[in-house]
Amino acid sequence: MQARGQRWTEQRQLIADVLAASDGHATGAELVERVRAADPSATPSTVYRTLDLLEELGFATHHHGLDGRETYHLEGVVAHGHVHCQGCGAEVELNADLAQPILAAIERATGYVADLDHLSLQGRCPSCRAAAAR
Amino acid sequence: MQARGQRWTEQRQLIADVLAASDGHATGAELVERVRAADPSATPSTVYRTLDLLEELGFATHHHGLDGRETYHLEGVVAHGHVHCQGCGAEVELNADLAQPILAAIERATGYVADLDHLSLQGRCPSCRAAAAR
DNA sequence: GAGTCTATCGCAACGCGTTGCAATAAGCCA
DNA sequence: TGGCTTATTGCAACGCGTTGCGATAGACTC
Repeated sequence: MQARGQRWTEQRQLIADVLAASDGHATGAELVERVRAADPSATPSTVYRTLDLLEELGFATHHHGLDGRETYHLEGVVAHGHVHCQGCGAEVELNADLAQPILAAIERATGYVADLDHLSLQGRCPSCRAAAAR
Repeated sequence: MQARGQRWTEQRQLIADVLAASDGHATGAELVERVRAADPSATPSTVYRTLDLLEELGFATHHHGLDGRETYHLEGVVAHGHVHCQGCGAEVELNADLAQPILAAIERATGYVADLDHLSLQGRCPSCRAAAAR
């Protein structure tokens, strides 16, 4: 990181800690709030800039949820996507195994190799479909 | 529409016209700008509320692009999805035929029936992949 | 340790989109 | 047409996220 001329500061450490502590997912606003709880002098711009940096370095990713708001999560062991239910708001995660046939279908149809981290789908879960059918 | 106790006004007509005229896609901000060009008294809140209404009535849809910004389009003859390239920003559309195997793969993997209108994927197009390979 | 360079920070302002509330006006009925 | 109800509008303020800029402070050299 210093090789890139970048500096590791307390604030960045704090932001990375907060992200690590918010196991799973957190919106940008939530992260800002938690960081400010730990260090009131931190500002939103710093938090977002640090999140961008963490993403650039490959330690985190973000995607946009149903409402377009940002959701960040640590780049864990496995990349994964999400499927949101438009009916009940449920969300299931897609690990690489589950997603593989989907990615393959996308490549066959379009030639694009989709990014699993940014795979964010919307649809209806089985129980909402069943409810709608009644 | 009146059966639902809703009223058809000049502003709504104008907003629908603008959406129809912006063939293809338009962001919320673009639509606001065009509507205001035609009728300076229109306000963003009215435009967004009308777009929501048009969507609710099934005349329009919106999805969130790469950056989370809203993109609206008229509900045309065919529902369709989008695939964005993270490298060059290119965007290809997915018609129902192309998307069918993708939707099928999603249902097999998750049980969810994905909504083609909200299918918005990100990845790398063939030429960017070729460029990256060099 | 002192000096220099520049990455990072805080601040302020902006852009997009949303929401609450009072004023307006569309549609309905007599 | 005149009066009533209430959907719609405009305004103002807010929330999330981004950007520009001057000030701060980290890292490196001597």
